[in-house]
Amino acid sequence: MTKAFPTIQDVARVAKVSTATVSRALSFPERVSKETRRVVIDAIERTGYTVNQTARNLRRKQSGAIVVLVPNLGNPFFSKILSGIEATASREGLNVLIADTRQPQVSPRLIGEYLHANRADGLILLDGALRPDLIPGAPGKRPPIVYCCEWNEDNDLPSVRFDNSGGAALAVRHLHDLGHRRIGHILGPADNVLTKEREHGVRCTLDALGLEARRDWFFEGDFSLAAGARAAAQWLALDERPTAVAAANDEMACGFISGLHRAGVSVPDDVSVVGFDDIDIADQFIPALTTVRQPRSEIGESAATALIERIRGGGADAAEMKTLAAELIVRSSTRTA
Amino acid sequence: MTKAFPTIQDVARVAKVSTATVSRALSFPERVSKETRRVVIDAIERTGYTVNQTARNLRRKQSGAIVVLVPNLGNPFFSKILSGIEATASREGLNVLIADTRQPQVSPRLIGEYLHANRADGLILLDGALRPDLIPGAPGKRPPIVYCCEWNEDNDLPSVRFDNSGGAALAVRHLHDLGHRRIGHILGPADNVLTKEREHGVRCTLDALGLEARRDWFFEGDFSLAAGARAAAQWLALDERPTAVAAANDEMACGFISGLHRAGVSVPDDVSVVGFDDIDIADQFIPALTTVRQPRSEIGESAATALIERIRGGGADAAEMKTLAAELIVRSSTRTA
DNA sequence: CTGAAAGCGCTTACAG
DNA sequence: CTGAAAGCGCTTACAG
Repeated sequence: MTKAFPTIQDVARVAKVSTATVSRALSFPERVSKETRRVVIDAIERTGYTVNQTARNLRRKQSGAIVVLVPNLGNPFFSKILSGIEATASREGLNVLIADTRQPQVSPRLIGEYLHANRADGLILLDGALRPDLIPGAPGKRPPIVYCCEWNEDNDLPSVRFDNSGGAALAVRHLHDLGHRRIGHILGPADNVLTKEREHGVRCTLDALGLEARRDWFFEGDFSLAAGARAAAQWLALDERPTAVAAANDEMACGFISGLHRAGVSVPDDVSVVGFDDIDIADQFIPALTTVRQPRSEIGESAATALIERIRGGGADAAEMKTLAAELIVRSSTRTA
Repeated sequence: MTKAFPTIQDVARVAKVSTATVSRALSFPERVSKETRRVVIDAIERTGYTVNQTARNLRRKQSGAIVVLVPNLGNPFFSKILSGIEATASREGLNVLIADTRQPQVSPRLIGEYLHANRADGLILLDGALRPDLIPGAPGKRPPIVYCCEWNEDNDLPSVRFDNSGGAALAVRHLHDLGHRRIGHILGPADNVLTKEREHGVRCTLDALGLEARRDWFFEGDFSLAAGARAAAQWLALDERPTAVAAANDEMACGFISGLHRAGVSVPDDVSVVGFDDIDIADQFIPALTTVRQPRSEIGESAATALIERIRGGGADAAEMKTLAAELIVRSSTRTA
C-alpha cells in the first residue's frame, strides 16, 4: 500500500486531543463530550482520515470480513446466492471474500488458514464436499461456519437449505395430477447431497403414488445443459418411454427439451418436463418451464444472517438447521397425459 | 477472532530461535541456514502455526487482497467475469473481496475507504458508472485501478474491454450476408457504454452497407429477458417490420424470440435474430442462438493480470487499454432472407 | 470525560 | 547467518 494516508495521529494532532480520544469518538461517540466530538469530526474531515482497518483488526482480533467458498463462481446458481449473502453482509458492515473451491489453491489447509490468519470472522460454505471439521485445531476456537444450500452428512455444522425432497415431491405430484403414470427423473451429479435429496423425494413420491421407479427412467446427469441433452438421447433410445420427466435442475430440463426438440419431439405435447430452481431463463424458455422455485437470494441472506448472529453472539457453534420451503411454478412445459 | 492461535513467538520458542529468524525462514528461506530452516519448519508443524495476515499486512502496508466492484452479482454475465478474476488472483496468492455497487453502502466515499483502509491493494471495476478519479486524495498515492468490460469516458483509467462495436458489426454483416436488408436492433440500457458501442457498431455497419437505420427498428431495452419480450411486442405492432434483428445481448435475444414464439411468429423462419455474449443457454435455446461470443472468463483473467502487474510493478498508473476481439458463432436463429 | 501506556503479531533495517 | 529492537496504526483497560 502506498504511504502517507493520514493516521489517527494526524487527526489527534489537528484536534489537539489524544489518539485515545479520537478512537473513542469514532467507536463510542457517547463516551466523549459533545464539544470533543465536534472537534474530532472536524479534524477527520480536514485530514481526510479513514480508519486503517488492518490496524484496527489486529488490535481487536477480528477481521470484519466473512469468506464464502463457492464450488463454481461462474455458475449462475451460486452467483444468485452470493448476491444475497453480499447484500446482507454489506448491510452489516462486513466485507465478503470469495474463493472458488475448484481452484487447487483452496485446499482444506488453506481454508484453515483463512480462519487462523485472521482473514475472516466466519465462513459460509456453498460446497457440501468441504469438511472444515477436519481442519486441525480445536473447534472451540474456530470462527463460526455455516453451510448454505449444500451440507455434509458427516458433520453436524449448522446449515441453511431448501426442502429438496419436498420440492421433488411437488414436481412428481404435479405430473401425477396431470395424469402421468410413467415418470422419469434426470439426476444431478453423483455424490452430491442435493442429487440424493431430490432423487429421494422423487422415489418416495413415486412409491407413495404406487408408481414404478424404473431404473432406465432415471437418467444420470451433472446439472449441466449438456447432461440434459444426453438424457434426451437416452430417452429417445428407450423402448418404453416415460411420458413425463422431472429434472433435478432447470439447466438439465432445458438441455433435455432442446435435445428432444432437435429430434422432432415436442414438449409438452409428447413429453412433459419439470425443472428445479426457476432460473432466470425459465419463463422465457420455449416452452416456458414448469419448475420448482427456490428463492436463491433469500437463502443467501438467510445464511449470512445465521452466520452473523453466530459471529456477534460469539456463542456456541450449536448444530442447527434451517429449511426453506420450495414452491411449484406451473408454466407450459407440462400438460395432461 | 478467537484467541489462542499460535503466534510467531510460539514458533520461535519451540524452535529456539528469534522471531526474526522465523519470519525470515518464511519470507526469505534462502537467507537462513539449511539447518535453521529445518528446525523452523519443524516448529511450525508442531505448533500448527499459520501467519496472521492482519499483522503482516499492517507491517508491510499491503493487504494481499483486491476488491472487485460488481453492478449486479446475481447477473451471470458478471459472475463469469468474476470467476476469471478470482482464478487469476488466487493463483497469485491474492484474496478477492467483492461488493455489489447497487448496495447503497457502496458510495464513492466507501470506495475510497476500501483503498485508504488498507483493505485492498487494487481495484477492479465492472461498473463504468463508477468514478474513482473523483475520490478525494492524490491519485499518486492511490492503489491501481482497472476497469473491466465497461469503462468511463470521463477519465482515462486503464481498462480491459471487448471490441463491442466490432462485434456488433460482425452481427450485422452476417445478417446482410444472408440477404437481409431490413435490419433492426434491440438496445441495452441507456447511458451504458456497452449500449453505445454496440449501437454504434450497428449504425456504422448499416451505413457502410447502404442500409437504412430506421428509428422504429431500434428498440429500447435494458439487457433483460423482459426487455426482449417487450421488443417483440413492438415488432409485432409494426407496419413495416425488419426481417432480422441484432440484440445487444443474449438475454434480450431470447426474450425477443420467446415473445415472438408466443405470438406464433417463428425464428428463424419469419425473422432472424442474433444475440451478443454467448451465454451458457445460447446453444441449447430453441432455436440455438446465433451470437457474438465474448470470452468472459478470459476478460476477467486479463483484467486481474493487468491489475496485478500494476500492483507488483508499483509503477505508474498509466492509462492503457486492452481490447479483446469478439467472434461470431453461427447457429440456428438466423437464416437466409 | 480524557490521556499515558501497553500491546495486537508481525517485519525489517541495523549490528554483529 | 542471526538477534535485539523499533514500529506499523490502532484500541483499551487503567488512572485520574
